[in-house]
Amino acid sequence: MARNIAIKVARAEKDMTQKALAEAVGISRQTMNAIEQGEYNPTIKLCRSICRVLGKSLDDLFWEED
Amino acid sequence: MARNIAIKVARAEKDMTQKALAEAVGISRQTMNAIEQGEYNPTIKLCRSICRVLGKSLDDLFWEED
DNA sequence: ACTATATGTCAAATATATTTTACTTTTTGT
DNA sequence: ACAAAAAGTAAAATATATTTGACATATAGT
Repeated sequence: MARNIAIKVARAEKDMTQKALAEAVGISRQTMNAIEQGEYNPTIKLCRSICRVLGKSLDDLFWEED
Repeated sequence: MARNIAIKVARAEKDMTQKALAEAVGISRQTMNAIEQGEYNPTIKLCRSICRVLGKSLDDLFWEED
């Protein structure tokens, strides 16, 4: 899986730390980090949560070509 | 979770059965059915797979308000 | 250089998505 | 009405997402 740079950017736009975003969506900091690193695939429910907090769409943050 | 009517419609547009869609994305028929019934949340990877087969976006098939 | 905060990473434990098998109910076609 | 295919549902087993705790590295401020 590819690193998720879109989340990192959206997080920067909101001036949020990984920890802050993790807390806002109710997951651990390590999981948030792993998602950005592209180490495993979150559930759609979690993806929606992240989108809502960051004000982005699923396609913005989680689409991948191929 | 709400029933996913969008998948059902997109599937109808492609004239695909739950079984056919399940096979196309490499999951069991029961899992596909459960996803449409909204019984649990698939992983984003699986969502992307379903989107590709049905020619729809993540926002088309998996976004939910609130 | 020093301290604090943010990020990256790993291993073991836990929660939950997914499979498998099996059975029931709906729908569709003849 | 009948048969066949499609869809719905459930329980037990398996795969994998996620947590927890702990430690290492990087980055920013003084």
